Amino acid sequence: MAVTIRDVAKAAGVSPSTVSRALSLPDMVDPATRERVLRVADHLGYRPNRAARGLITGRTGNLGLILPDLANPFFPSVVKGIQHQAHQADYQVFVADSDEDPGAELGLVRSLAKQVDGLILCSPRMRPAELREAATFAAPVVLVNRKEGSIPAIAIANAAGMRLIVDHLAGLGHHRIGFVAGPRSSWSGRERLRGLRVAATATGTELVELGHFPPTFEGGVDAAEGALISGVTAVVAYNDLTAFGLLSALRARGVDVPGQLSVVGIDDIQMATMVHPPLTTLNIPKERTGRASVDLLLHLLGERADIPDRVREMPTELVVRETTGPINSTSQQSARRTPRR
Amino acid sequence: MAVTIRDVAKAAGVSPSTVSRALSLPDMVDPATRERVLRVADHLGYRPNRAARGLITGRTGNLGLILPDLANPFFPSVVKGIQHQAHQADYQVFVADSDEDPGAELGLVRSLAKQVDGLILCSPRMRPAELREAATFAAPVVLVNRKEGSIPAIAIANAAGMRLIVDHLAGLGHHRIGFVAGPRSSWSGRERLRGLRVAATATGTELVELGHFPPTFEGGVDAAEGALISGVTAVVAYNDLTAFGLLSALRARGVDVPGQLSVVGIDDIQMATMVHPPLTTLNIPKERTGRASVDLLLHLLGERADIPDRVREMPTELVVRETTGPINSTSQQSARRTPRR
DNA sequence: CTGAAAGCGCTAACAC
DNA sequence: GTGTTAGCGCTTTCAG
Repeated sequence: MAVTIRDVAKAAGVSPSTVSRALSLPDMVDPATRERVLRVADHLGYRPNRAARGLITGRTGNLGLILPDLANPFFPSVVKGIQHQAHQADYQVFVADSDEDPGAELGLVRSLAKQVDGLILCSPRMRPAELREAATFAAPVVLVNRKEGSIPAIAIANAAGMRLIVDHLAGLGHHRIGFVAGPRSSWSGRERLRGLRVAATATGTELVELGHFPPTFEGGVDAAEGALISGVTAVVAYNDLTAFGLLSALRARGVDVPGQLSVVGIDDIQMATMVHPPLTTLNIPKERTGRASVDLLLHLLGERADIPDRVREMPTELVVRETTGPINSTSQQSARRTPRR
Repeated sequence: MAVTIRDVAKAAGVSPSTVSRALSLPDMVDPATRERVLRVADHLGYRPNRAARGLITGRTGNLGLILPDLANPFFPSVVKGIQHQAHQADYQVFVADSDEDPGAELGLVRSLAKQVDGLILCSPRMRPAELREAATFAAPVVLVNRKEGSIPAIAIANAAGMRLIVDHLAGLGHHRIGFVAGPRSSWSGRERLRGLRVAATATGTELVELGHFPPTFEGGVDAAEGALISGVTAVVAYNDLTAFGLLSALRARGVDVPGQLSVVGIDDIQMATMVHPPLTTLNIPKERTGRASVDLLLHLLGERADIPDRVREMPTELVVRETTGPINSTSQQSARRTPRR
């Protein structure tokens, strides 16, 4: 069996409580004894049993994270930020992937809630009522990439971001801009649509809704046809993965980007710079968002003195690369690269 | 406070032990009582406290997963497989990312070991001695993508895979093949090098070692120059990400792929089909590998009757796409697509 | 088949 | 400052 606090106590010639104190409340014990206890503990290879501690303190030292799809590179980045900050504060994190199934999320919340001190719901797809129910399950909840009532959240400044995109496109001369929306269940998808609408009116451009598609490469592929027949000169994709799918389908049809059609993504995943042409996209500070969500959670748990806002918006930044260009430049542009079919 | 087993007992008019049994050992209790207890429990919204249970059973119901870098798309796929299988068996999983720091791994093992029933070390970078030490920390350990002594493992059939690659390339007429190795700390990197050497001798081709690079896009970019001056006609990259970097740098230099140089990756990450040209690569069944590792772990925990091998190799498959082609076809090929600079 | 009692490893009053 | 006691929520002998 593993070495317990009693073993340490015995070996150090003190009582279990003294060992406990030496470990958790260092200044409640005589420096000399503490020193000795710590040395003995270390020597015996003592590791506190967090479950036992949690049973009495009510703290598990664990955080839970639920997200829609780890295969979307956006999420691993957020996860890295979350883990970094969590480990920093000596928390471990449970990660659970709902596979884009809104129905699965509540179940995951339920099974995680009792084993964690707090829950981070990243881009949750569940309905508002469910979300509020989820926020009810004992452990404090922080939303990432979504807002709902007064539930603490780290959101993205979507409206401002959409404005950056539309301004960029309008500046390039585009008047009709298409939007490939993500899943209907996506809050940020709706937010982005809303932001795009506002920005379009503000800049006097027309926004064409190209429909809802899965937030994947395939979704983008499927959206290409509609984008083409809609007669827009630029299209904004729900996220970078979708933009890649769009780009791939456009290339297959011999459509020159950005000569005939400009494409902009959202997220700025690492791959955006790796593909050719590199993708113009709206950067979201993914790791920072992850870290911020942990900070907020720790604050809620009373581990942080500083008081972050309960709902905070992360800034975005437009990264102009090569998939956007001026309108009406078809002829020169398309001569540069001959389509493969 | 949350509803406990005693609340249920009281409400159902039985003792706590009966409730416990009704939940965990259904057939040790009268069907009628069990039924009633279960209904009451459900009605009260009772959720067992796993930490408390674990304290006595010694089982936490948790699994730990340590991997080098979530940002490499290879890993999220494995994680998905692991989670799927783990949730299936009602286990939750802690995920920890070491950020490619071999030194951090042992620490993660330590901090996770006591809170889990088993540990999956995915592509661990630590040294053999450390690995054996890690396998010593109470919780059973399963290695993924590595073999070490008799530690249970799910490895990849690297030798066979390398043979597939070399055969493909040799069949295309290539005689000098370069290998961009990953980090020195990577076991599979060394395995692959070994396999490549064997395959090269077997097919009468020459293997040129291009040096060690980080297993990232940037690593591939940095490796390009060396590949070019080495005079090889084909290069095998440590993984797909590295292959992408290579491809990107080659394009920037106006080198036609596969006209002047063939490139093959390893992993077959989702992005391999999304880039242009699509990457020829060695498929590794990532989700299956993840699932297999959980199966093995559960077996070790006595939850599985069937006896999987303690060390199992997952098969690979070569997926030929467009970055490999016959040698000496430079002239026709390069006319097809004009480099951008 | 069911209840009473003990105790998993730890911390938190409460004494001393 | 330190030891003693009780008990977190649960399972598991041991009786009945």
